[in-house]
Formats: sequence, C-alpha cells, structure tokens
Amino acid sequence: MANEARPTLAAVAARAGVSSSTASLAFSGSGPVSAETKQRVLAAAAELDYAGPDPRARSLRRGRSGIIGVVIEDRLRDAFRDPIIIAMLDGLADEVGAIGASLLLITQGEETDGAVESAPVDAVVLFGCSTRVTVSVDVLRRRGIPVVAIEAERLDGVVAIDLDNRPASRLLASKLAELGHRAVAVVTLPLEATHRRGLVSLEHESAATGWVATERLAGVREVFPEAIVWSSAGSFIEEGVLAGRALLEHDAPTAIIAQSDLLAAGVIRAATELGIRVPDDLSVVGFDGVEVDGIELTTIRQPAVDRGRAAGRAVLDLLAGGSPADVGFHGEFVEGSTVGRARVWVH
Amino acid sequence: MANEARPTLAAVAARAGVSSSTASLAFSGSGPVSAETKQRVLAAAAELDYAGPDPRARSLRRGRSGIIGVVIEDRLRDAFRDPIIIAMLDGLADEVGAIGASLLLITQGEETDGAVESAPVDAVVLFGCSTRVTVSVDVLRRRGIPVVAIEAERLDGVVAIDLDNRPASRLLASKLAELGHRAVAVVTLPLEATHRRGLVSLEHESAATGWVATERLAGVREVFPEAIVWSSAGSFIEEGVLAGRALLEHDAPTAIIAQSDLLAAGVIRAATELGIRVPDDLSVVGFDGVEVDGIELTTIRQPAVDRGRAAGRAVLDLLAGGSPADVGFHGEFVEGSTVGRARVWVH
DNA sequence: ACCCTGGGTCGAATCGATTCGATCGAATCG
DNA sequence: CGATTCGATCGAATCGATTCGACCCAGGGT
Repeated sequence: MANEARPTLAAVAARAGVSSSTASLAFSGSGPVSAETKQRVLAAAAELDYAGPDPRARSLRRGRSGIIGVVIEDRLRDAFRDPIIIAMLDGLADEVGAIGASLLLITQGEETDGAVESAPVDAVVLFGCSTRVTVSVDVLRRRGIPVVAIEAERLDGVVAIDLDNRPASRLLASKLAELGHRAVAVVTLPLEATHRRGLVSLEHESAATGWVATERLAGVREVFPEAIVWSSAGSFIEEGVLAGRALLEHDAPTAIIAQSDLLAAGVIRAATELGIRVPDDLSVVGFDGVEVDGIELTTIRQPAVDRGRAAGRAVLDLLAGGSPADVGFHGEFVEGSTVGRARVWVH
Repeated sequence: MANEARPTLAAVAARAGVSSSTASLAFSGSGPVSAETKQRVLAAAAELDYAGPDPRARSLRRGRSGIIGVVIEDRLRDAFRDPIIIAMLDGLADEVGAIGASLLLITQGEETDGAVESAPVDAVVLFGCSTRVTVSVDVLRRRGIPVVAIEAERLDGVVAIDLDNRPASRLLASKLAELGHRAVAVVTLPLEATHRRGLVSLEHESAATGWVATERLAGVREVFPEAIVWSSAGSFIEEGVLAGRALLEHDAPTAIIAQSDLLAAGVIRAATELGIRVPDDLSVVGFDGVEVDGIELTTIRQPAVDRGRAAGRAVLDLLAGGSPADVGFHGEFVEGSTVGRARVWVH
C-alpha cells in the first residue's frame, strides 16, 4: 500500500498535464478531445491505477444514477417464487437496459421502511404494492422521481400498467357457471399485508388491502356472490395445497378458482392427495398463464413480459420529460383440461 | 409549479434560521441538536416540501451508497427461473438488509458491459459468474470495492462462498455405480458463456468456462470417465426435457445425472413422454434440493439460503474493514425415489 | 471564585466529478 | 486577405449534503 488515498480524476489530469475538465472529457467522450491528449490521459490513468470516474460523484453532478428502484412488498423469496413476477421484471430490465440502467430491489417491509426514500434512484416501479406505500410515493413525488406501478392500486401521479383483472376473473367464473357449477370456492392471493392464511369473512374481505386479489375476487363475486373465500399467504404451490386441503374437507365445492397458476397447481395436488379427480370431481382454474407441474390448466394468460416492458417504456418516457398515459393489458382465456361439468356430490 | 428548483437542505436551514450543518444534524440525528431546533428544521422542511437529504449527495459525501451489486451472467428471466438462485439472493438480501442496504441487479452481458464499473455500489456479489468478469473485478479492486463470489471460480482478492460441488457429484455418481449403472449420461448447466445446447465433445469440455458445471462434471468423471455429456442452455425444466429426449433416443443410458433439479425434472418428463419408467428403466439424479413437480428426487441438497447469508455476512465484514475467509458449504445427499438398480436394456 | 466539561451551533472545507463560458490558434469561406 | 467558425483546452462554478474544528455558554467539581 504505497499511496494512501485512491487517485481522483484531478490527479490523473495533473499527471497527464491537462486540466481536469479535459480529463473528464477524455473519459466521458462528450466533447472534442484530440486523440493524442486522450491517449495521454488514459496512460496517466493506467499508471495511477485509476479505475474511471467515481459513480457516486458522477451521479450527484449529473443528477442521474442510472438506477431504477423496484419496490416489492414481500420477501424476495416469496415474490420471486412466482414466475409471473420474474417475467415482468425481465421485461422491465430489458427495456430500461437500453439506457444502461439497472434495477435496485427494494423490499418494503415493516422494518426496512425508509429504504425507498434513501436510495439514489432515478425512477421507481411499484410491483404489486398495497396502499401502504402511499407515504413513500409522496416522498418520491416531492423529489420529482417518476413512479410507475404494476399491479397496484391507482395512485395520483403514478403511471399504472394495468390488467383487466376483474373482467378476466369474471369470465373464468362465468365459464364455470355455464358448466353448472354453483358451489365454488376462491383461493386468493394475500388479501392483507399481514399475509394471514385462512378463510375470509365478508368483513375481512372489505378491509382487504391487496389490490390485485381484491380486483380478481370482485370479478368472481359478480358471478358467484356467495363463493367461499380462502386467502393464501403467498403465491406458491404449497399455499395452494394448504388451501385445497382446507376447502375440500370443508364444503365439497365443485370448482375452485385460484388467483394464480401456482395456487391452482397446489389445489390440484391437494385434490389428488385426497383422491379427488380433476376435472371429473373438481374443476380448477388459475390465473397468469405460466406452466406449472406440466399441467394443462384452464386459466387466464397475461402478457407479463410485455407488461414489464410497458413499465420500462413508461419509465424511459418519464425520465425524458414525457407524461405517458396508463397502459391497460388484456388477459386472454386459455382452455385447459382442468375444467369439466359440475359433478353432483352424493352426500 | 410555483418554485422552479427543488428545495435543498441549505434552503431549509435558511428558513429555519439555522446553519446547514445544524439542519443536517437534525435530519441524520448524528450529533447533538436541541429538541426545539429540530422541530423548527422539520417544520421548515414541511413548509418547503423538502423530502429529506438527497441520496446522491449523501452517498458522495459519505462514500457509501447503501447498495450492494449483484452480478448475474444470464438474463434475469433465465437466472431467476431456478429457485436455488432466488434462495441465495434471499439470504443475501436478508443479511445486508441489517445495514439498510439493497441489492442492485446487474446483468453482465455482451452489450451491457460497463454496468458494474459505473454503478455506485459499496460491494459486489458475483453469482455464478465465469472468468469473463475478471476484467470488471479488476476495476472493482482498484476502486477498493469488496467482491464476494457465490458459485464462481476462485479469483484473487475475492471472498468465495463455496460448495463441495465435486465430491458431492462424485457421491451421486458412485451411488449409481454401486447400483450397477455403467451407461451414464450427464446433463450439465451451461458449460460456456454462449449457452450452446447439445452434446459436448472432450475438447469443448476442456474449454468450458462455466465453473460450477465444470466442477460437478469433474466429480462425475472420477467415477464415470466415459460418461456422455449434454450441455443445457440453462437451468430450466424445458432444457431438461430437450436433453432427456436427445439422450434417451441417442444411447439408451441407464442413468442420467442432471446438474440441477430443474434439469432432472425435465429429463423425467422426457422419459415419461417416451414411455420410459423412472426409476425402473431409468435412474435420474439432480442437484440442489429444491422441490419440482412434486417429484421425490434423489439429489444433493445445498443450503442455498445459508450460502446467501454467508455471502451477506462476508460483505458486511468487508465493509467494516475486516478480511473474512472463504466459506465452504456441504451438499447433503438426499435419497429420493428416482434411482434404482441398473436395468439391462434389451436391444 | 475558577477551571473544566460538554451540549449546541456555526463556518468552512470536502467528497469527485461535470459543465458552462471563455480563450486561443488554425482552418475555412467569401 | 480579413472575418468567421470550429476544434481543443482551461478555469471556475456547481451538484447537495456531511463533517471537522472552533466557539460560546451554562452547569458541575474543587
């Protein structure tokens, strides 16, 4: 360790015998610099072991950090277990990658509160966040940081990348109704931030904060106002299994509407465990259109990568000073082999 | 839009009638400030709609950004498809969350080269990266940014969080050998950065850059020097299916060693498609110990979350000026129901 | 009564680069 | 050949906070 301090651009400039402005130009390339000078600067940098302009200083001066915050409410382990999230993230990363930006994962929990407020982000994308993040959004707005939301409740000054959750769910429900199903149960995504698992009473239902879950449930309610509701603690197969076991031992529904394909797969596993055949004895539908367990699930396929992309484009537009409009996507019905005519249960 | 510019700490201080140093202390709490002064500063901030100290400026001055870079070689969609990666990431996030740090996802591809170099990170964790990132690591070292590697080749000045890939794979192979298997094929994780899919010749094998794949393969080679090798293009079920189809039509192996559970699940699907029974006609083993398709796979379970945690602790230690040692983890053999005695094929 | 301690506050330096305007010589244009 | 760009470079201001050292004053110890 010869030199105590790390070299700065100024040191490099001095060594190359130029001003630091010129040295800066030599690195960033945003201005005319003679080839010879540039060489000299680069050589000096090499001699001093200078690794290029400090990103922190650069981002202060430029007012841009090249970082897009991604706010997720769950633990990573939970959120990323569902491929649909990954797909959206991938589309987003792809699009913002065009300006060389990277994604900063911010998990908004009870403990890690101010994380969003204190991160050097150029923009923020909310992923399935409940109203709890409203406070943080306010801080971002005051800072002039653009906010885009996927799967989140409409918020003022936030660009929404939506899906027709309600009509799509309604469609699934009505297909089941047409086939004679009446005793229907719903397995929802977490309805509350606490991720409480179990049967949900109507009171609890109306106090729900999970936006997507609420929307999809509302769609089903339009067809089956009386449907039994079980809230999962997350979108995983195991949660679907737990839900399936509970519901199938409970009231013998002829159809179960799961709010994600992972949950649906879990329900089917539970049914299989209990010797209940799908779709003969029980119809199951999912949501998302991801492949799980190799099952041909009847579901709604949502264009997840495109939604991520749309969010990315909105971010780019916002960053460029534009004011993009909300984007609405459509979930497409996919006919699988997990739905049949309602079976009359013999009691 | 009344005020053109966004308020700064100095403006707040002026309005509160204190110096900016005092205002700073009022916000950061790192120094004695009378309760009354603090109130006044906060009130002034509220009036001016000031959202708190600018993270960019703060990170320049403090020399810390609170961001840990996570370098991934694949596309997000690819890397995150494997739950094992998610688990490691979760452990890491958990641990570094203790100092309020968040994770920055950096995908190191051909196009997005300088991303690692130009991100304001305090430390970097390499996730299953090949030697290609050596250049970037060098830049980081010159900047004095700590680097920790999970599933990556040993690099000088980089703390490694290892797994006994080779002996664990060897163990799996020897179990198969004991059961009489001789015609064995291996489905590897991508052996090259190009992610070329297909049979691998010995020459290609020796030119491989994928560290984990190479290690695990070496373990198998100690038992089955002649094993046929198929390189997948990624750790997904579909890749396993492709590999399975190709291998099972090719040479009728009695056992297939997959380098991940997802690949193993795919191989089993392919076998099922072809009417080959597992484990009666074909034995299949995986690696990682994640649940897929509800199969009871014979595999090696690695403590993924703990590895992530260990990486996180190493980062914290490094950031605190310590010099943590490499950490080695052990993969545990899990007896499933996908392995049986070698079947003699009738030609 | 005097010295010392420390809470509370301020001024100024600093973090490390980017960028705006000015300068100067050489090349281009009419 | 004079006027005018244009290319190359430099100096100085700036981005927005944090922090170090100094200062003042009140209370406690002897």
